[in-house]
Amino acid sequence: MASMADVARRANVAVSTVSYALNGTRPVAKATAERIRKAMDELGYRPNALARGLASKRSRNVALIFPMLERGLGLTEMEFVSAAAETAGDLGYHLVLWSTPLGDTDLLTKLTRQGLVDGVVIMEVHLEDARIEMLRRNGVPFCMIGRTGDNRDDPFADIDFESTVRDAVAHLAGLGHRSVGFVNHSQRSFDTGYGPSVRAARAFEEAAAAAGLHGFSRFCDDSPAAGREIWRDITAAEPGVTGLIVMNERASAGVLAAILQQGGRVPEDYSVLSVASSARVSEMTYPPLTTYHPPAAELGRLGVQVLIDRLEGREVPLVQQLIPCRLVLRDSTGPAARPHGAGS
Amino acid sequence: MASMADVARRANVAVSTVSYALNGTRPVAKATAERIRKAMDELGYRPNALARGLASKRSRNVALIFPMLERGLGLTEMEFVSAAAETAGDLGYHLVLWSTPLGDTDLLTKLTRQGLVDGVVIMEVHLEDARIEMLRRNGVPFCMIGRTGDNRDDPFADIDFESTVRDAVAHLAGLGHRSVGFVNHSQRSFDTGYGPSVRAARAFEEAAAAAGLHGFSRFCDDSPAAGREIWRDITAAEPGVTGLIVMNERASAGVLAAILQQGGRVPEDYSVLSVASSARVSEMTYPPLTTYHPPAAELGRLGVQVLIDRLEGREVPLVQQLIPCRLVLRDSTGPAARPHGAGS
DNA sequence: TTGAAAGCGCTAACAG
DNA sequence: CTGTTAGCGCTTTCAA
Repeated sequence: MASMADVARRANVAVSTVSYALNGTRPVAKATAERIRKAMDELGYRPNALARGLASKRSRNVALIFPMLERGLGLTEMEFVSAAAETAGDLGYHLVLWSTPLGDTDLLTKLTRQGLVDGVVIMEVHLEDARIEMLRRNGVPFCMIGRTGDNRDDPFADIDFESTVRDAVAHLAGLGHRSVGFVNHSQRSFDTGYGPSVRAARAFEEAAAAAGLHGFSRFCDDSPAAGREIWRDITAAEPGVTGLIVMNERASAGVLAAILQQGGRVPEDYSVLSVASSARVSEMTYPPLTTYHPPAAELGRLGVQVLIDRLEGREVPLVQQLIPCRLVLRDSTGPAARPHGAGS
Repeated sequence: MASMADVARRANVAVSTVSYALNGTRPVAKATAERIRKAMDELGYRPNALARGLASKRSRNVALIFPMLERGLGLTEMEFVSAAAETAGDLGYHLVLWSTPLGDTDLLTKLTRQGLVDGVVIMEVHLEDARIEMLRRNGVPFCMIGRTGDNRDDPFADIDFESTVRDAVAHLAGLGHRSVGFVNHSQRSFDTGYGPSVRAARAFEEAAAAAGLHGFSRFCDDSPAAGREIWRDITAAEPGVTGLIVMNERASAGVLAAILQQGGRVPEDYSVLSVASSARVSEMTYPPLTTYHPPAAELGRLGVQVLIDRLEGREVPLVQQLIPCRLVLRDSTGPAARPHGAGS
C-alpha cells in the first residue's frame, strides 16, 4: 500500500507538500500539484484514514447510535439508516453503527472515549434521556433524532407529531367524523417518556377539543393481536365511533382485521387513518391504509448533515427542525357513516 | 483524555508494560497488573482506537457493504443489519456502513484502500459480481451474504432457497394442490443474475416436476400493483390454479387483493404461500400470510462472526452455510379446492 | 518480569 | 511557494 512518503519521493517534493496538496490546507504551485496528482494515481495512493485521524485529531467518522429495542426496528428506521449512511459518504465521512440498549450510558461512554468518531447522531431520544446528558457532559458533539423535554440549544431533527396529529384530526373531521379515537403505542412507551407517544397523545386531545368532536384515546401494544383487542374494546365503550387514528404500525393490521371480522367495512363504515407508518407497510393491508408517512430519509440526511456541519466548525445557526408527516391517500378513509356501522 | 503514558506514569511502569497488560500480549506480574488496572480506572482510561489501529495495522473495524437499491430495503435487511452491528460490538469490533451502488467497484476500491477496516461483509451478492472479484484481487478479507455462481473457497452465509422452495412446493402438494404457480421477482432481477431469483426459479421447476404437479412461473415487479396484474394474468392463463408461491413481498399484497376483488377466498379457494418475507410484513396482510421467514438475524450474526474469525487468524474451516427459511403458519394456506374458485 | 525506543502514516507548526 | 521536523497514542522488537 503506497504511503504519502512514496508519493512525495516520486513527485520530488516533501511529504508535507503532498499533505498540503491533498487537503488544500496551503497553496501549492500548479505545476507541483500536478506532479503530485500524477504520482498519486500512478501509485493508486489512498490516504490512510487512521494515520490521518490520529495526527489531525479528527477521524471523519460519525456514529449512529442505534437502539436495541424489544419491539424491533421497522422500515422507517431502515430508511433512516440508509439515508444517514449515504449522506455521510457523500460528505466524506464514514458512518459507524453502535447498537446499544436504550439505557446503557456506560457502554456509550466507553465507545465515545475511544476516539473513533468525532460525533454522534442519536436515535430514539426520550423526553428524559440520560444518554443526552452524558453526551453534553462529556462534550461529545451530537445531533438528536427526536428531542428531550428540556431541550434548549442542542440540535435535533424530529417528526412534527403535533402538526401531523392535528392534520389527521382535521382530515377526519373534514370527512364528517364526529367521534374519533386515537390508538397510541403502549402504555409503557408513554410512561417511559417516549416522545412520540407523549406528544401525539397531547396533540390529539387538543386537536379533538378544538375541532369540537368527541375524541378518546387508547394505548395499545405493538402487535396485530393487541390491535384486534383494542378494536373490540373501542366498539364496546364507544359505540358512536366512526373514525380512528392509529399511530401504531403493527396494531393497525389487527384493527382492520377486527373491523372486517365484525362485519364492518372500511372506509364505508369506519375510517382508519394511520400515522407515522411506512409506505411499504401501509400498502400491504386490506384495504391499503391512508397514511401520514414519516420523513425518515429526510431525518437521516438532516441528522448527519447537521452534525457534520458542526464538526467542520461551520458558522451554522442552531438547527432544531420539525418535519411533518406527509399524507398519502389510500383506501381506508372516507366520509363518515352513521354510527353503529349501519352502512351508507 | 488520559493516554497510555498517563497510565504508565501513575502506575510507575513503562508504557509498553501497560500495553502488554492491556492486551495480554505478554505475561505481567500480578501486582503490576493490578497497579495498572487501578491507574486505568482512576483515570477513566480508554485506549485510542486510531492509534492502536495505526500501530498494530489492525483497526478492529469491519464494514458492511450495504446496497443502494432502487427497490429499497426491507425489514429483512433491517434485521440483518441490526444483528450484524450487535455481533460486531459483542466481539469487540465496530461496524462501518458503506452504502454503495451495486455496480460501483471503483468506490469500493477506494474505501477499501483507506485502511479503515480490516475486512468486509458484503450483502446482495450476485451470481457474477465484480465487487467480489475486486475483493479477491486486492486481498481484502470478506464474507458474502449470498454467493456467486463460481464460488469455491470464499466464505458465505446465504438463505437456502433451493430447500425452502422445495419445502414450499411440498407443503402445497401435501394440501392437495395440483396446479401451483411461482411468483418471482422481476425479470430484470433474474437477468442480472440476482441469486435468489435464479436459484428459486430453478428449484421451483425441479420441485414441481418431482412432485408431479403442474407448475408455472411468472416474473413480477416488486409492487402491489404488479402483484394484482400478475394474478389477473395467471387466472387467465392457468384457470386450474389453486396454489401460489410468492417470493416477492411487495407483490404479495397485490395478489391477495386481486384474489379478493375477483370474489375469490383465501385460503378456501386459493392458497397463497409467501417465501422469504419478513414476519412484520406477513402479519399485516389480509388474511395474514403463511410464510417461510428468512433467517435474517442469523445471517447477520454469522456473516460478521465468520469474517472476524478469519481476521483473528483462527484455525477455522471454511464456512459456506445455507440456512433454510422457517415455516410460520398463518391463514393464507389450506387444503386445495376444486379449480375455478368454485368453493368448498 | 520489565524497559527503552523505533516506528505506524499522517498533520501542522516552524523556518526558509 | 516549499521543506524539516516534532508529534498524535499506541504496538512491538530488542535488550536487559
